[in-house]
This record gives sequence, structure tokens and C-alpha cells, in this order.
Amino acid sequence: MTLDIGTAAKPRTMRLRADATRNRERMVDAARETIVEFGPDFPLDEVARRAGVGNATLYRHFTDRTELIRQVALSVMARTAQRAEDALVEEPDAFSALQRFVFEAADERVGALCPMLSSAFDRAEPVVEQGRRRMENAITAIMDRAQCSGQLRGDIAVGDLMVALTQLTRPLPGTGCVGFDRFVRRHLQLFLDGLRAPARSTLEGTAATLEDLQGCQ
Amino acid sequence: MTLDIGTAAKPRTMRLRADATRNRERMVDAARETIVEFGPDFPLDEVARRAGVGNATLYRHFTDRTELIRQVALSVMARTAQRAEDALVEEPDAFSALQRFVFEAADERVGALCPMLSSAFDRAEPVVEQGRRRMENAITAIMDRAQCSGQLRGDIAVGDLMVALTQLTRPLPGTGCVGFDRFVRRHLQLFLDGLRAPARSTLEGTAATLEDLQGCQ
DNA sequence: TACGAAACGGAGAGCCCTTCTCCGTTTCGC
DNA sequence: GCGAAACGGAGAAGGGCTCTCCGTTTCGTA
Repeated sequence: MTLDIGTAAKPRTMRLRADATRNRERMVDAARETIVEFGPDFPLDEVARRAGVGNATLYRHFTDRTELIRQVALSVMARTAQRAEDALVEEPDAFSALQRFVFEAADERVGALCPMLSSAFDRAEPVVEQGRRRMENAITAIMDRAQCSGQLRGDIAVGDLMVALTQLTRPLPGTGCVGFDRFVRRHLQLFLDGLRAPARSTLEGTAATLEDLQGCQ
Repeated sequence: MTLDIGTAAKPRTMRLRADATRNRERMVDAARETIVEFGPDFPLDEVARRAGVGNATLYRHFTDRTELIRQVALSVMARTAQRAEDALVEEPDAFSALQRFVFEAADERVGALCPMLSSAFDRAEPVVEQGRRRMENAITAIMDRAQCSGQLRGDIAVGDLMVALTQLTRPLPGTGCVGFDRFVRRHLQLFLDGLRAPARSTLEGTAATLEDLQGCQ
């Protein structure tokens, strides 16, 4: 509904105050990190704490947790799609584009999108659907190019990449493991090596798309 | 694992009743599954529910959550070590042994060991230390053989394998994603393909051992 | 600089979930 | 068939999360 945020009903047409805008951005960022770490049931107070604002400010900007998740999802999808589009255009080598995208997506914390698989989240909403489609198209384009050039194995799809990416970059819950990030990039690289053509094995099951993931709710 | 469970202090020397033994095993199994799904902060009542026993029974067998985690850790480490030892002996091919171990470890839910990284858990305890060492030795043996035979890349260590394994097999929190397991084996296989020699990339950082992981608390 | 409106933050009430215990009932082993 | 061991449901106690109230601070403008 943020097509025009408050929509017709509310006088949100007026510009937010400078500090309000700044805080709003901080809160979405903080929410992204918190979701990645805690999963869909993240505590809202933790988001406020990380954003450096009072919890009341959080509730003032987002009516409820669903609305906050929605904003995070839109933000992450848009930024990730942009990264993918940039990588596709700017990288001369097809597999390099894929690699670049994977590492950048990790930085963007695509894992924050996992609440989208929750039943509480309305994926069918036009704006969300549109964001997902843009992201999926961009990633598919990267993968297609790499597959056509014979550098990426052909038996995988977007869902395989995104789920593994989410899983490998997810922090261990409860443990504030500081040195952990140092290993994540290694594991992503190892996974990427496994994606290269020629395939070194035969995969069981079928390639996963993003729809497949949503379908299993 | 039940070497001397209750230790000397308690009259646990007497044999448990048949149903008690059965329930105890069920509870440890249920705890393993629950920890994998919820992380270190798993609800104890959920364990009881999954084990098909009343919550009181759980508290009767394990004084507190720490004790339960300890038993799970010992159980998982022992079973995983056994799997590794078996694979090493029974598989003629070095990389096949590694592959077999990875899939079996996933089935054993090694992800349940992640509470061991929590500060609340005493890793220094002799029995735990011993279990960890046995497991680490067994896995190292498998990896060493595969590296010596030129099938496994040389720039990785036990920690790399176990963390990635844990991450890739961890269920998405909150979402009871039924069809999810179907993809896990695919991702493990892709990761394994990335582990093969010759290495298709240069990894940054240094190979991770299990100590490295514990060190980062 | 001064003023009004917008935005903020801390504290606290209400609620739910988790932990843990009590005690009557059931099951096991002999 | 009996005694002891084990069980399970219910419920009190505690803690954390959600959300709101209201006094204070900050921003934007004249």
C-alpha cells in the first residue's frame, strides 16, 4: 500500500521530518539484521534497540509487525534485484557475474526474506509480487547467461541458489559468534565451485524455483 | 554416552525400569530434533510433546536444560563419530566415504550440536571433550584420506565441513516447510562437488578447525 | 531567536509462553 | 497381587514481548 504510502485515507502526503526519515531507514535496516538472526519471530524491541530508537518510535512508523516485515521484504528485494541487474551488465564474464551477485546478496542479507515463506505473510499482494518478480527475473538472467556460456551446471534453478545462499549466510541463533562471518565467504565460494559446469555429480530431485519454495509453505 | 550418567553422587547405579529407559531415549531423540529446529532456546515442553511424554517426566530425567543438552550432544557426537568410522572402513573410495558421511551426518542432525557454541555450555568437561575429540578424529581421518588420494581439495578443514553441513541442513525457523528436505540433499551434493579436487577457486581466510569455532564463542 | 508542531523515548500495564512442581493415577517387576 | 517406580495433567510462578501513555526533545520556519 505504499504505492503512495498512507494511501488516500491518511494525510501522509506531507513530507516526513528529516529525523523521521533517517530513523525510518535505520529501523528497516535494523529489522533486516534482526530477522536474519532471529527468524520470523524476531522481537520488535530488539529492532528498536539496534536502530537506536525507542520502541514507541517503531510502533509509530509501522502499525504492526506485518507491516514492518513487508517494508523489509520490499527493501531487500529491490536492493538485491538492483545488485543482480548491475552485476549482469557490468561483469564481462558470465560466472563472475554470478559470483559477484552471490557475495553481494549475502551482504544484503537476503536471508531476511525468509518470513515471506511464513503463512502470516501475504505474498500475493501486488507490490510484493512485483518486487519478487523483478528479483527473480534478474537472478534468472544471470544464471541463464552462465548456463548458456557453459560455465554453470544446468540442473539447478533460482530456488536452489537462493535457499542455499540463505542457509549458508544465516548466523547461528543465540550465539553472537563474531568470527563467524570470516567463514561464510569460504562456504559460499565452495558452494559456487560446486555450481560450476561440468557438473561433478547427478542431483536427485528437481531444480527448485521460488514458487516451489512458496508452495511448500 | 551413558558411561556413568548420574555420576557417583546419585544412586543411579540401579537399573532403570524398562519404560523409563525407553522414554529417556525418546526424549533425547525428541530434544535433538527440537534443538535443530528451534536452536539453543528450544522450549522444553515441545521436547516432551514430541517424545510423547508428560513434561514432568522430562524434568524427572534431566535436572535442567543444560543436562538435557549435554546428553543430546554426547549422543549426537557418539553416533556421528560411529558413522564416520564406519564410512572410513567400509567405503573403498575415499571421496565416497566423505559423501556417505555427509549425508548420514545430516540424518543424525549434527546441527543439534550448535548449542555447544553457546556460552552456557561447558565444553571443557572431560566426557564432552572426549566425545568431541573422537568425532573430530574420525572426520579428520576421512578428510585426510580423501585429500591424500587427491580427490578432496586441500584448503579446507573439519570446521569448514561441519559448519556448512550444519547450516545447509538447518530448517527455516517458524516455517514448517514440509517439502524443504527434498532440497537439502541437493544442496549438500552441490557443496560436496565444490569440495572436490582440483579446487576451482582460491579460498580466502584460513581453514577452520572445530577449535576455531569454539574460540569465537 | 522563538514558537508550534512533529517526533521521540522511557516506563509500565497486559498478555502469552515457558518453566517447574504437586499429587493422584498407572505401569512395571517380582 | 503387591509395593515401588514412573507417569501425566494441571496450575502457580516467572520472564519476555507487545503495545500505549505522556512528558520531553528536536525540527522547521518566521
